[in-house]
Amino acid sequence: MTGSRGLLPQEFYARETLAVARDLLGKLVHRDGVVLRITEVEAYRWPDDTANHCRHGRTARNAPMWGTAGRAYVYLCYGLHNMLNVVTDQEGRGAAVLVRSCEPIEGLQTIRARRGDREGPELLTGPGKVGAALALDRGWSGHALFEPGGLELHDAPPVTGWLAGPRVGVQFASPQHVAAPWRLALPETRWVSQRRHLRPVTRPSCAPTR
DNA sequence: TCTACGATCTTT
DNA sequence: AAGATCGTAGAT
Repeated sequence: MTGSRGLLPQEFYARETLAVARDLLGKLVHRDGVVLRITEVEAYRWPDDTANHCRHGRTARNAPMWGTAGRAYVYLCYGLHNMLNVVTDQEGRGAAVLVRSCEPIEGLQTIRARRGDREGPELLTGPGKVGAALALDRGWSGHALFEPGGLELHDAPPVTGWLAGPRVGVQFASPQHVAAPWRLALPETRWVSQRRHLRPVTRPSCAPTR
C-alpha cells in the first residue's frame, strides 16, 4: 500500500539543499506504525540564508545541522512544537529541510492517539502537527534517517510539478531571504499550509548560494 | 546568570 | 489579534 522502495541512502541528502527539498516531496516518513507522505517543505540553505538557525554559527541546539547529511534536526519552537528537519548538504555546512506538512498514509488511529483526539481534522498541515503525529521530541535530534530503526525516510515514486513560494514565519530575516521562494509543495494535495502564497513552477530554482 | 523571543497553532 | 509555553541565544 505504501509502495515502499526502502530507505533513502545517505547520498540522497548530501546534495544542495533546495534540490533535496524538491526531491523529498512525495517521500515517506515511517515511525512506529505511522507512515506519512511529505507534501510541503522549506529549504534552509548554506551559506547566505539569514533565516537559517545556523546563521550565527554552531550551537548545542543546531549541532546536527553541521554534521553529515541524512540525520534529523529536531527543535522545540514556541515552547510547544517539535519541528522535524532533515540535514542536507556537506559536513561543515549548516543546512537542512524543514518538513512542514504531510499526508497520513497509515496509522491514523495512532496519530489521533498521539495528539489526544478521538477524531477531528486529519490534516497534517504545519510542522507542529507533523511533529505531533510522529510523537517527536528533541531526543530524536541527530537520529540517522538512512538507517533502520525508529524514524526512517523511505523512497517513493518521483513527483511532477511543484508549488513554490516564500517561507513561513521568517520575517526577522533579510528582505531577500524573506522573499526567497524556498518553500515547496505538491500541487495536487490538500495537505499544504497557506497555499495562497504558492505558485506553480516547472522546476524550483536551484541557483546556488555560494 | 538574565531576558527577549521564536522556522507555530488555535481560538477569539 | 492574541495567548499558550519554554528552551535557547546573545547580552550582561
